[in-house]
Amino acid sequence: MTSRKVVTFENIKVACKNCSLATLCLPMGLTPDDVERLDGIIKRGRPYHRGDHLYRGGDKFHSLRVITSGSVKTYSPNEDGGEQVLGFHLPGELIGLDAIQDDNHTCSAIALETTAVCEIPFSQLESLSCIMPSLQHQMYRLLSREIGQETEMLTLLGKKSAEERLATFLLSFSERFKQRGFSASDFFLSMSRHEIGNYLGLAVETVSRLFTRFQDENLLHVERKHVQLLDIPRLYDIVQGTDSAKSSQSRI
Amino acid sequence: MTSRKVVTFENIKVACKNCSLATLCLPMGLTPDDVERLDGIIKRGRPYHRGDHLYRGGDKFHSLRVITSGSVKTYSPNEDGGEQVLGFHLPGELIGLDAIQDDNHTCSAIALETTAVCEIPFSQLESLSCIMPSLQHQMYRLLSREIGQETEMLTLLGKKSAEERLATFLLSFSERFKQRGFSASDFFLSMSRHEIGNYLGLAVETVSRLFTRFQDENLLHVERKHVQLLDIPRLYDIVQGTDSAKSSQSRI
DNA sequence: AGACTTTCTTGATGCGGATCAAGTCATTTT
DNA sequence: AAAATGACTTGATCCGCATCAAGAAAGTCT
Repeated sequence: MTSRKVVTFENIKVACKNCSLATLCLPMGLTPDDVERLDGIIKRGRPYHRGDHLYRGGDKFHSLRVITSGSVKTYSPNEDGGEQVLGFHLPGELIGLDAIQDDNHTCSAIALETTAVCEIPFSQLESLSCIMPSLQHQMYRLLSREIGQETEMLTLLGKKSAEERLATFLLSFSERFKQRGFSASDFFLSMSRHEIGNYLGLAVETVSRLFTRFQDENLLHVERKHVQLLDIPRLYDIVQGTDSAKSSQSRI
Repeated sequence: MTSRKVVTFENIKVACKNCSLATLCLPMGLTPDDVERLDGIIKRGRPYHRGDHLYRGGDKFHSLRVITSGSVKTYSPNEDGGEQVLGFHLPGELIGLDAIQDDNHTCSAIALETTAVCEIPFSQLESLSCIMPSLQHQMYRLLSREIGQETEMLTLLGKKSAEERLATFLLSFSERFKQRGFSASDFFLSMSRHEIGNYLGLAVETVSRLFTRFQDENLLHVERKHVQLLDIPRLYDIVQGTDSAKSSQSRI
């Protein structure tokens, strides 16, 4: 009859081939055999709690990490005590790519809530990618994608108004939650207003005011960390800067 | 006697092993044999003139490019007609990394002056890096470095004042010219004030005023595109935001 | 539960840098 | 050489967002 092997919950979860995130993650596009081989080098540790560091700037780099549940903030401490928030990362996202450069982490990563990660020892990943061209290709694509995403942030910070920035931010989460099978219009943000502001190059107060304003304009409903997007198309209009949305408001 | 083979100027120039940029470029850290193999896939075309596009956003991606002389601006056209300048690239710098992602260029690259480049067909580079671990490693490092540099720009655009931005910009060129064997304190900028402003998230007028102010404060001498840095340490102070420089000015 | 702390919101004010408007200088055209 | 064009500078004004200040709400500690 069926195999005697006991398949515990852990056994199921702890393998790329059974992971619901596989289509977003490193194994994306690999053959089952290749996924198996990749799986062989991945380490899964105990979860982190809110406020725990996954790594800090200056730490020796040995592993890339993929978030499997929870969320993570990456930031780079700058000379004068402050910090620049570099990103908020959701399950399936790979972090630590900036550290390959010189074998040291240049920024820090901290759990925003209870968070589980897969660790991928980089030297092993590198060896593996030498004998698995599809993995190598995937790595190049992921690194390139990271560059493309940062490029978009450059435009955001260089050219967009506060309103456009927050709308972009919200829609980014909307899209990413949707990709992961969650609601695109109803979600919880795990970071503080302060962290949102820091990330977007805005003061906390501005972020708070914008949430209020967006709510007044029936673009969304917000209560602390709980956000419900009520008019996603108009949020996209705002992102574009083509403020037809605004005029339709003000012509009351 | 010496070989009968005639070594023309072109023959000398057109090979990584004879290229003075090799230590800044892809071959960095490779063995002579490996450099030779890499050299085998590199294509060198006729130079571009000021205003020529190396590629445009949307173009099919096939090659990475290294500037060998001259300079290049990369930018991403944004929806509403404007553009975001993403970078200015000097000899030895590799561009096009953002296009690996989905085989299409997401941004455009245009020559700021007469410019020569090496083209590296990416599919060949990929194959080669499968059999040359050191090349693969180098590629990972370069991609990671690109991410790190964009990260720094995020901090610049998110947190720094106009003054800090321009000082950072100038010192970046100073360092890069120095690396390339040119003066760190006396150089020509190949881009317009408008392009500098766009890159730094500032209006042209602000850039112009800052040049004037820096000159008044004896930080530099500027005449159109010709810049002479007169007080590099104080420019570094400005970058830090630790404005001891400023106080020493104002306490006259 | 009550005190304390932190986060968020809201209002008032101020400033840095954008925008608008001319004018100057350099380069190209004819 | 004069005229046209584009790049840069300089001044005046304005506005978006930061900063300052205070209160409200939520979370934490004892």
